[in-house]
Amino acid sequence: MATIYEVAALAGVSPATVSRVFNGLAVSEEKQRLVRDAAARLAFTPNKTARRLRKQSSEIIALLIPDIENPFYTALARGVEDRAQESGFSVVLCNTDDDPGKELRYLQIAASEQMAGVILSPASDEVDLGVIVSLGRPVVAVDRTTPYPVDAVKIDNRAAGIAATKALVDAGYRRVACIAGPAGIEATEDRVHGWRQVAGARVGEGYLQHANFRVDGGHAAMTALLALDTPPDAVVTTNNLMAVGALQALVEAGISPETFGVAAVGELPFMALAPASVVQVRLPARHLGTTAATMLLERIAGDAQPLRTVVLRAEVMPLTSPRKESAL
Amino acid sequence: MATIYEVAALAGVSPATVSRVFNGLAVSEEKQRLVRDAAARLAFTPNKTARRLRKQSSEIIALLIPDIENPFYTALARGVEDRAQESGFSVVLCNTDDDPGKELRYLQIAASEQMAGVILSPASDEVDLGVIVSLGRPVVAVDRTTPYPVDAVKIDNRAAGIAATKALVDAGYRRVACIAGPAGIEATEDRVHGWRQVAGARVGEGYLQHANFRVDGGHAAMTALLALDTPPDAVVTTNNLMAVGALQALVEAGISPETFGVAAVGELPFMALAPASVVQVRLPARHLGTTAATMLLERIAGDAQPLRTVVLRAEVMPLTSPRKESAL
DNA sequence: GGTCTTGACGAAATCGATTTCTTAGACTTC
DNA sequence: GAAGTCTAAGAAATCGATTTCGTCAAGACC
Repeated sequence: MATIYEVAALAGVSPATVSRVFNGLAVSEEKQRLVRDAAARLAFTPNKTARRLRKQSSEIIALLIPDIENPFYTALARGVEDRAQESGFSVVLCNTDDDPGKELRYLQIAASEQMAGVILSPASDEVDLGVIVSLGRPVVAVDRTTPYPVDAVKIDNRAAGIAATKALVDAGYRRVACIAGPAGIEATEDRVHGWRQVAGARVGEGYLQHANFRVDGGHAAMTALLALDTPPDAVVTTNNLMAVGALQALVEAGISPETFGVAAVGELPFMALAPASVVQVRLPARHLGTTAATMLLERIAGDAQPLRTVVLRAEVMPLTSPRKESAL
Repeated sequence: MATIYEVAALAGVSPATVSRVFNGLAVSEEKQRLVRDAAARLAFTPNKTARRLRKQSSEIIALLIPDIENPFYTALARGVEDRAQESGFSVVLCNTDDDPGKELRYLQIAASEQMAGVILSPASDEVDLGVIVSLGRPVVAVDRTTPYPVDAVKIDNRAAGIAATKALVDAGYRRVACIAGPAGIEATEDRVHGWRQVAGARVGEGYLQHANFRVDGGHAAMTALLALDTPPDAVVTTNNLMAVGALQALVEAGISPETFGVAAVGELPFMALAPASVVQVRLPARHLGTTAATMLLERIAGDAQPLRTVVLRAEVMPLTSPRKESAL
């Protein structure tokens, strides 16, 4: 790796001039040419580390998500990446596993790496965003919120819960249960509220099951529901993967998803494979990502307007007509 | 952010001593205590950028994958991450979209960011690994290989292709077509060879379709196959997502996956949702990741043994018994 | 013609750690 | 007790860019 000094020596100018050329500052035509020629001959690339040390900031944004194997989050990541690329920023993806410890570690890395900003889906209310915020680096919460005063992009979760439940009730199901994520996460709580609001009167004992957000959690919860004295005849899951687990459990129990109502808040991954009878509330995952990235980039650019929370509306997918395009 | 100088001043020692304490070098008990107390009081975290500039290396490894929305690669990423974490390394995930341009950009970033090493699934044979290799940074190719002399972890792709095709032939299908990925990618070519070897005699005109690796590609290819004069009665796809697209096309054409044989090299994502009749060759994605990470970390640690290529064997999944665990 | 601007550009300081010298003292060893 | 190790720890150089501060020359203005 050639350095700015070698380029300067070859071009017969000072290192300062080389730097100026690469940063678009005023330099005469003549010297610009000399510098560019020398740089090309040496295959010079500016050392980002040195630049970062000096400038105290970089063109990297950190994206902290709970589960990289959940298509909802990869779609979100896609959105963030697309938007970041446009502005010449790179995205570092970090998988927190919903573990506050891991999350904190990544936040510290983001701080000590001088990253330009952070987009995260907080694992818990207790995340200490102080390490980042006190450095003056912008943070945007996405999908989930936090008590810290930061910008946020979220989904109208209660409406999504209502929509999912309503679709089942309208289809004639009577005893609608709910498989929710871990208690204490606002997004899932709100969806549960939506469910309760619609299914309220019909809710039996034990109809609300808490599970982790993954396939195995949905499976376990569904199994528990089926073992009840008066089992439900339909279920709403508050995320996509738990619906997969629930379907799995139904199939294993020999129950067809046609007779047992299933609704998911979130799209089943790779829909083509899902039973057509499953109700899905489509979440604008990619949009969530682009919106969050846009807000973050605005802050990075120095935008100082008051804190914003953008709420995106989810959309119920029609039951009958399978979509033509890709599954996400 | 407190610096090493402030800590030194507060502790009444020199900055060098503070550095030594944090790097586990010889320092008296007494001063160690002083330094740690001061550091704690100031909430000091060493500035990674400064350290990296000085040491000319970091504890970050770059992982370049073609498609972050493909569960095969996220599982692989998971493997890399798990292994890296154990050794205190962080992983930066980069999505190349199979675009050599993007790939090169990320490689340059890896170089100018002093990343410790790179694991990649090359988008094409023409990737210029020179930028990384010439810096003496280790590189491991994963899933796909490259003409550059680097360590590699791959799958026995021909065997996988053979296994998938054989399962269909054994099940009684006669006219087995193949939906392959883009020409020129070794992994998919090898799988095609496997298919040809088994299905050879029975291959009709146009039975080999090339597509992109995604759902829409599989869909288009399947549609083309069905439009042939003598359409096949079964198909092998050389990756997971194209199988999803193929199934989609079959459903749309009103053909049940029970009557039309489908085999995929790779696991269908979220299997619980897939028709039980689909043959799947399970690829050890996560293993691929941990193995690659292990090799890379060994090289980073200075291991200088000759280049290695590790070949992992895929495994045909039993048709009938659905797995109990999570889909990946 | 003399003072004032203005602009290009070099010298040197700076960012915050690591690391190489150096030095001073403690400890062996004969 | 003199000469020869060690060891802890400070001073200062170093990594490679950016940026402040000056300098110098060319052009503007009265």
